[in-house]
Amino acid sequence: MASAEENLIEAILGAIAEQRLQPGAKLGEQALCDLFGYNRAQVRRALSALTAYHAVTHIPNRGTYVATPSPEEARDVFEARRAIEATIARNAARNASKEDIALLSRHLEEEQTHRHDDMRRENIRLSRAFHIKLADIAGNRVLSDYLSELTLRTSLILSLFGKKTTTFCGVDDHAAILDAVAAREPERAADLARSHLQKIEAGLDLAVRPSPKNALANAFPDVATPR
Amino acid sequence: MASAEENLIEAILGAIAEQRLQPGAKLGEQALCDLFGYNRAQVRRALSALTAYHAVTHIPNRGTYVATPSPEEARDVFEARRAIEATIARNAARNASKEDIALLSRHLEEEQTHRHDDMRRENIRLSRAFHIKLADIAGNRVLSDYLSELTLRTSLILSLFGKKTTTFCGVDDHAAILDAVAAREPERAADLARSHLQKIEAGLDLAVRPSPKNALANAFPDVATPR
DNA sequence: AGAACTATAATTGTTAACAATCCAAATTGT
DNA sequence: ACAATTTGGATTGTTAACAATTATAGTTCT
Repeated sequence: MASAEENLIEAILGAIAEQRLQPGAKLGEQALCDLFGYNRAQVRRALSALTAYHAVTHIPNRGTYVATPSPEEARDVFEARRAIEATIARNAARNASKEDIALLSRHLEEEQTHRHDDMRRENIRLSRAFHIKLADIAGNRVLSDYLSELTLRTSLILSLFGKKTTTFCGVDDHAAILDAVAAREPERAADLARSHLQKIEAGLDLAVRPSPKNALANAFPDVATPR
Repeated sequence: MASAEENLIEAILGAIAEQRLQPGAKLGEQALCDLFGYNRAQVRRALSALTAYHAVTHIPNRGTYVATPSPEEARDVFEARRAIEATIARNAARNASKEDIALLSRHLEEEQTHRHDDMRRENIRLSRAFHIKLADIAGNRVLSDYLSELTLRTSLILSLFGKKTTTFCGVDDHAAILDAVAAREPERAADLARSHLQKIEAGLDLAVRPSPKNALANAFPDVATPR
């Protein structure tokens, strides 16, 4: 029931979030039309929306590419996340219903199940989902919209600057935050959220590296390509 | 040198920020074409970008209208601003150069000059500019982009829910923040920013009221309408 | 008079052809 | 061989006509 734009946006955002699309990958208009079976106007609008979302970069007469955050942008994104997620964690600890906490608990169990997989994609998806669910519980739409954008940019940042040795989002950190939320301790939850993000940022290697590209088709192996 | 889209976006954002365009005002495509002398595709793209910016609301097959924030959205916006501007004020106090502080001082003098004017527009513009300049000094692009959007939404909120009796952004509050920044006291600056915003929010009357509309042409009395 | 219906006008949405720009390979000259 | 240039193809950008939807006003009927 979703419109063409929404489908496209979701598909591309998902591919970026799970790092099937890497920074710098070209998103050609015709290529997307062929892949998804939409016309160029629809593709164009979707790309325009994704540009506003800072997920892709549009270069006039050149095309649009998956965004390639700079080290400075990485720093700014993490600082913004600390400011926003501290408030989110605080409010979540205040507002969470028993059902909310139960939901988070179950989510965490799933995270722990996959903890030793090197199923990179699934891990990334679950980790991001934890942050977003917490934002939903906090109940501030403005903040959760911003966080959604920032977690996506974080995916790109990790893909560029994440050291391969370190595990990204510690499951234990998430467990500690949930504990503070369940105990209704807003300030502790906020502090834990901040330090969680600080730990992730500390695990980055901001020395510049070449931006790898990725074929578009590989990122969407399962798309129904009508006609 | 700016493109058509950018001109349109700036013009409409400015009109909303200065409350020449009120919440609920219809932004007809043909009307904007006639006013600014751009073609419909350009107008359409600009409106699409403004939608992503939460400045306008697009209703399929109906048109786009200046956004009309709900009371809940107003609360969320102010909470988000507190989270973001506390960090901004803190960083501004850390990073500000002497030139930055001098610039802010001169800006504040100008605000004080207009303090007793009921030149609503100029007051609003200057007040918003103070917050944005502070964000620039803080040096986090992500946060200043978000703040730019949030101050615009605040303009709409004040236009809908602001009591006519109270003065909106206290010049004294701005002076106090500048003082803390100049004294290099990050935590005090952050606290002052938070309480400043709390004061403004406390001055709102969130009881619902009819959303007044405004003629489009009135909002752009000075547009050159080529041909 | 008021409600329901109909026809017309106005507005938004879509499409496809055309124009402009950029890229890459082939060609030419030193 | 290497550098500069040209040319053909591919990609993005623009335009205008057409289709679909919604709003308006007028008409009819109870």
